[in-house]
Amino acid sequence: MQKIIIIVGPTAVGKTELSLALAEKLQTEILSADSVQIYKRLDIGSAKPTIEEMRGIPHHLIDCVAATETFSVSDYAALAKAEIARLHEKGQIPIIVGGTGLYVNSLIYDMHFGASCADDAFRLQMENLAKNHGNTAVHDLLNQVDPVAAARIHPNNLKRVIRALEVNHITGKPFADFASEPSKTKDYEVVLIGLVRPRDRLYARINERVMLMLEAGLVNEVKNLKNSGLDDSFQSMQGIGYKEVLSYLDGLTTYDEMVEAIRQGSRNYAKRQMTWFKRYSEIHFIDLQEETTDMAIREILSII
RNA sequence: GCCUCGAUAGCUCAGUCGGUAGAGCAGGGGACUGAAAAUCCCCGUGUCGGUGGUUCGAUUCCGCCUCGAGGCA
Repeated sequence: MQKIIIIVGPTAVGKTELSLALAEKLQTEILSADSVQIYKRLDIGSAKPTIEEMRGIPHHLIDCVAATETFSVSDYAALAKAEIARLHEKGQIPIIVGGTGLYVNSLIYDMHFGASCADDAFRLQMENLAKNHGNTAVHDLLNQVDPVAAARIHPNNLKRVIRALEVNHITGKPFADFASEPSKTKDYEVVLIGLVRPRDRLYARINERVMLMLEAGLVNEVKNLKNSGLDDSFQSMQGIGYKEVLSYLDGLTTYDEMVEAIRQGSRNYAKRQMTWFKRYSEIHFIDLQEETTDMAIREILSII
């Protein structure tokens, strides 16, 4: 069975640097697993590696869709699997790097997305129901058609409740069928690496990186996106760093408030990511505070 | 110098007609199957500024002190 290496870790932990060094060592290519880097023109705020930083190593699953478009895990899984197959054919080990846990799940588990696509009209209808009759009204609806899913999803988690109803609405099957016990993929062998740092060091790095993004011209990047017609209703503009600059540009917050909000959002996000990655039983954690890049590379090479 | 108002959780503040106190944010933990950088759930003991007094009992009432904000000179 052929291998894939997946490198995960919270935002600003140092995934990019390590993955580049590893790709050079293994003479292979990098696939991103990041729900914001997938967008074109979202460069600085998504911490996308620049052409110079890539050092000639081919990167994929970056700049795949326009900032105006929607994108989903299912789209990601299809694109990523094609790239993995392509590299395996060439006899190379793909390195997948990213912080979007759900995207990583779509590669290490067999997840069937099937025919249950999105239905915007239905979502809107359900959102209105919630607005007028409360979240429990929507949850009650789910409980009627799919009590298993209803028991698993908190009534206040409106997005999830609606999604479960949507699946039922489109496919006629309960959501629980799709969400049954995930089984690990048999398509390839997954080597999962989790990068960590002490919490306080990570938070300091996040604060630093937000400053660097602003110096690199984050506000201008968002201004250009805004001028081309994007606002906070677009999926791409929900990314951390984008929504905050947008509300600054709209005069809703001061510059200092914006900076603090980006830092805050990034810290909260990092914590959620760590919670997600802790769940992987097969993950090998590497503490970058204690190990140099070379040591970390050597450790990874000894695992694969 | 005088007067007024404030001082309560890491921060912003609420509250206790006297029976030792609770929200938001931060922080911590968790969930996660076509929006996932999204969305959601759980977790609140802190000399209630200091010090005397009244009281069975004071963070709460009174005096003084310290610090802060404003006003009058």
